[in-house]
Formats: sequence, structure tokens, C-alpha cells
Amino acid sequence: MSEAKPYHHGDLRRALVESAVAAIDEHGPGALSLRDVARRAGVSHAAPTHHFGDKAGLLTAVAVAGYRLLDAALAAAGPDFAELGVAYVRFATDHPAHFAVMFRPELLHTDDPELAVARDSAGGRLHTGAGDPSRAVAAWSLVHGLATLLRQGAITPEPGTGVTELARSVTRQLKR
Amino acid sequence: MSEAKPYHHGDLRRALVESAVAAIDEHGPGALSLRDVARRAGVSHAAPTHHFGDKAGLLTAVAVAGYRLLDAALAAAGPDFAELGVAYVRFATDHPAHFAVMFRPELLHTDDPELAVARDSAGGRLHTGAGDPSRAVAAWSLVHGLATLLRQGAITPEPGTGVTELARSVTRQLKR
DNA sequence: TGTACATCAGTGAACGCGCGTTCACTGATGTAC
DNA sequence: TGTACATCAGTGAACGCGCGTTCACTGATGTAC
Repeated sequence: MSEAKPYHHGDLRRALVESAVAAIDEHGPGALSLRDVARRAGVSHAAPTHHFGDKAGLLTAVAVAGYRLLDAALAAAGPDFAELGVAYVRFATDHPAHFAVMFRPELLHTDDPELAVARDSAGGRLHTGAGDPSRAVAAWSLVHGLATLLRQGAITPEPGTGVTELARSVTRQLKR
Repeated sequence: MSEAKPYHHGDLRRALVESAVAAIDEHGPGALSLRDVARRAGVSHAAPTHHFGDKAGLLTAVAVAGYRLLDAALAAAGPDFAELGVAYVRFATDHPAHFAVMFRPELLHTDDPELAVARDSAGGRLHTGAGDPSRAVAAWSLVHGLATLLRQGAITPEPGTGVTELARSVTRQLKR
């Protein structure tokens, strides 16, 4: 509650990731600037570089956080395929910045080991419910496409219905 | 064949759109710069502005070209839903730059009338084969998701099979 | 056939801007003794 | 309890860069008479 701003932030790394998410929500991952992130967090413009090395490092941290959130959401949804699909779509609409960054590999340090671990864990959950490979590709395509089109506003849920219902009705169109 | 470069290009507008497509293929639509496009076309850096007004104008021209290409591809595919889906996925992998720009509305002049006409024409064809609305959303999500994931390299066709076969096997997973 | 003039296409210099990154630095914290 | 020192976090000035856009301009073409 003190007015005086301490020299040491305490948890600047986390704060910078949160500022980056806010910036991406507004302007997209391609337009992210380290200086803007620093401004949002109220620190000097060189601070993000100090913590993440470079811009791709910061975006990689956002992607890792995203995969962990997705992993947790899929874990909570249980093993049923339809519920996994709904959770995937809900994750994309609830965390659009994370979702966007996760699928922009050209902006990331794709060789980051933490990233690989987080991605593989979430990816594994996604495959559990699918059945044969062809069906897995179709299922992933279906929910990924719906998530993408919703995020872009190309599709909007009908008034009175939510994302969850829409996702459920769409996953039902897949053969059992 | 003359070495001398004429002052007037003849079809610079078209050449600039093609240069833009090449640049987007390499670096993505977000990283497009007018000066780079001009360099590729061998003209002064102010020439693109002369033709398109601003950067969004150039990207809008790319998007319009993309919707017209998609429209033609869908028309050639005929009315069958599965074939429409295959054509959609093939369009995305054959013309990744166009496809990317078409789905980045924040980079475009979305109120451009030519854009609206081209988009609606292609969109209309896509809906013809679908059946009821819920199935149309599912079908679009399915092919759009597959196209997106293929373009990002998140999914790759198995060795020996092509995009067409993969698209067909995926669309088959949708209920009749 | 010739000449004047309007129109359009493309140029190149100049501007101001925000950016990523580097670097020597200072403030704060923790640990050894 | 005190003091010295190492370590880490964050600063702020400086750099060079590529960018979009503006603007007065020049080269080329077409049309009127």
C-alpha cells in the first residue's frame, strides 16, 4: 500500500508476462513491443530484455504459460472426446492472447525445452480421446478451426447461446 | 528484352500485388513493409503508396485477389460438400499468403466494397453444399482448422499421401 | 503533320517515429565471517 | 551485532535502423485543335 515504488519489483517476470498478454489482447502478437510491455508494467524499457533475453524469449514465456493453462483445462475436462473439444474451444476464447501466441511458432524460441514439455503434455491429453489417427486429425481440425474462426469474429454464437453450446453442437457433427 | 528500364512500368499495380504475395510467403502478413515490396518490384519506395494509398490498401488488394482465387477454385470443385472442402484446403496450401491475409481483418480496409463482393461470392459457394446451419459451421470449422494447422506445420500429411487425400479422409469423418 | 497542354505514373529527398539492443551504472539484497 | 563483499535487479542514455508518409518534382503519354 506504500506510495513509494521499491527498486526491486518482487515478481517482475510474472508481471511482464501479464503485461505482454494484455498488449497482445489489444494489438496481436505480431505488434508486440518490448517497450510497450515495459511501459505497462511501469518499469524501464530495458527490463524485459534483462529477464527474457529478447522479444522471442518473452513470447516464448507467454506460450509456455498458455500450454500450461490449456493442459490444466483439458485435465479438468476429463477423458471424453466431446468435452475435450469443448474445453479446447473455451480455452481459445477465454485466453485469446495465449492461444494466438501458441500458434505463431515463427515468433518463438521453438527449441526452448520448457516449451516442448508444456506443449507435449497438452498435446498428449488431446490425443487420448480421439481414437484412430484420421479421426484425431479431424477432431483437432474441427475444434481448432472453430476456435480460430470464433476468435476472428468470422463466426459468432447465435444470440442467447454461448461458446460452450456452439462447441458442443459442432463436435456432435463428427462421426462417433 | 531491352535493357533500358522504361519510366512507365505498364502493369505496376499487378506487379506490386505479386511482390507483396512473395514477401508475405517469406515473412508473413504482419511483417510486410511497403519499402520491401517496392524493392522486390524494382521501383521507388513511394510507388506502392501511389497505387494503394497505404499499406492496408495493398493488403486489401491481396485479400481481394485471394477471395477471387478461392471463388474460382470452389466453382471448379462443383456442388458436392466433400469436394468443396478439399478445394478449400488445397487453396490454403497452394496460396498460403493469400489465405493468411484473408483472415487478418485487422490489417485490411474491411469496408472496401470490392472486398465485400469477393468475400460474399466465395462465402456463398461455401454454404451451398453444407445443409443445416450447425452442419455448415462444423464443415467450415473442419476444413478451416485443417488448412490452418497444415499451413503452420502443426500437421503434415503422411509420407506418400498428399494434401488432397488427407483433406478427403478428414471430411469423411463428418456425419452425412 | 505539328504543337500545346492536361493528365497520369513514378521519383527521390526529407521528416519524424518507435523500435531492439547494448552498456556502464546504481540500488537493494543476501551471505560469510 | 557489525562489516565487507558478491550477486542480482533494474535504470537510463545512447546507438543505429527501417519504417510510413509527405511533397515538390520529372518523365511519359494521350488528346484537342
